[in-house]
Amino acid sequence: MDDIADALDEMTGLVLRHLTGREGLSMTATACLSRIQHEGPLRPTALAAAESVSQPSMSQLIQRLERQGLVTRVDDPDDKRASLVALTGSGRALLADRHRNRRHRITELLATLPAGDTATLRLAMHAALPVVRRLAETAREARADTVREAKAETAGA
Amino acid sequence: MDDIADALDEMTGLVLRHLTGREGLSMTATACLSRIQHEGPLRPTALAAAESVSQPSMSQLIQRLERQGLVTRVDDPDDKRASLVALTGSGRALLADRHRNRRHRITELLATLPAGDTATLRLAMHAALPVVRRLAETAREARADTVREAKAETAGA
DNA sequence: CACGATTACTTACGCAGGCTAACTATATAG
DNA sequence: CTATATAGTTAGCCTGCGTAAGTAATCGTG
Repeated sequence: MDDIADALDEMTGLVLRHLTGREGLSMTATACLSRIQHEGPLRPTALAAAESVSQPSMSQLIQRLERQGLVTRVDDPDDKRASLVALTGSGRALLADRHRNRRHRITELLATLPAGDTATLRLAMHAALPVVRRLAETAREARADTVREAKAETAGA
Repeated sequence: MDDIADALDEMTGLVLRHLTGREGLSMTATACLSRIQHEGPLRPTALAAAESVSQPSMSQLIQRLERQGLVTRVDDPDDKRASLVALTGSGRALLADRHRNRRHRITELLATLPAGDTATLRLAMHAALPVVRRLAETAREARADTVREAKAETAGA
């Protein structure tokens, strides 16, 4: 299975470093924004867990996004400790924009390839993506378990 | 081609955020170290260009790596302005170590999948990787050209 | 119902890693 | 021999991540 691990590793590095400009948004920021777009307003804690970053990091990220006018916070009516992070209009617009640019960039690059390569890549990605999705979900759960165990130990000690 | 762009995008995010622990080395650091391992001692400028990072950023990265004892610098005998960055023994060791751990991690995760999925993923990755390599190379060259043009303009103005 | 524990989140601080602008030192062209 | 170009570094700024320690609200239990 080493070959798969290596291939995933290398491909991720290549795509990240050479194929995707981040256009002012970190990956975590983008992931949060699109998660909110898909799932509706979410709590900071939920976002932190979903993106596997610490709660304070998420807190800061939200503050930056707020400063940029991309999200707003709404008090959770059910729990005065909590808040919900929602997209603003410009947030939604930026997301759409970014998506368009990103596609454009990769589409341009793909146009430089022979048609066969494009077809190959399409097939390969369609096959690989669902599998990787499952892998990532498994990994996320495992990680959450680890954190839970660590907490339990700390509490016990 | 949008579907391909989206798939690359999503997969990269998933792998990066959930599948790969970075074990103390940033992606750029890892890329540099393994590049040096493959190609031998290199100049800071060459590394910066290869990894699409500014020269000062690379300079700092090299300093950090030096502090950690992973690389050493050798004066270039042909050009007293320049230096060559070489791997130390611990650098080589760390690289090997990291490689092993990374493989282990993904291998463990792959073991949770049905065998069919693993086979699918292997085929897909073997098909996709060379194409992505070519894409990345094209993108890197295009970027280098852009930089060159910008410089020429600045010089002309 | 009151008070300790838990939960949701923020603040404070430190480090990595990226950038640009401005510097030094060497090399090379005219 | 001077002017310019090139290789690197330094300085200063920002994001983005982490941990430790705080505040405020909620829950659970005697």
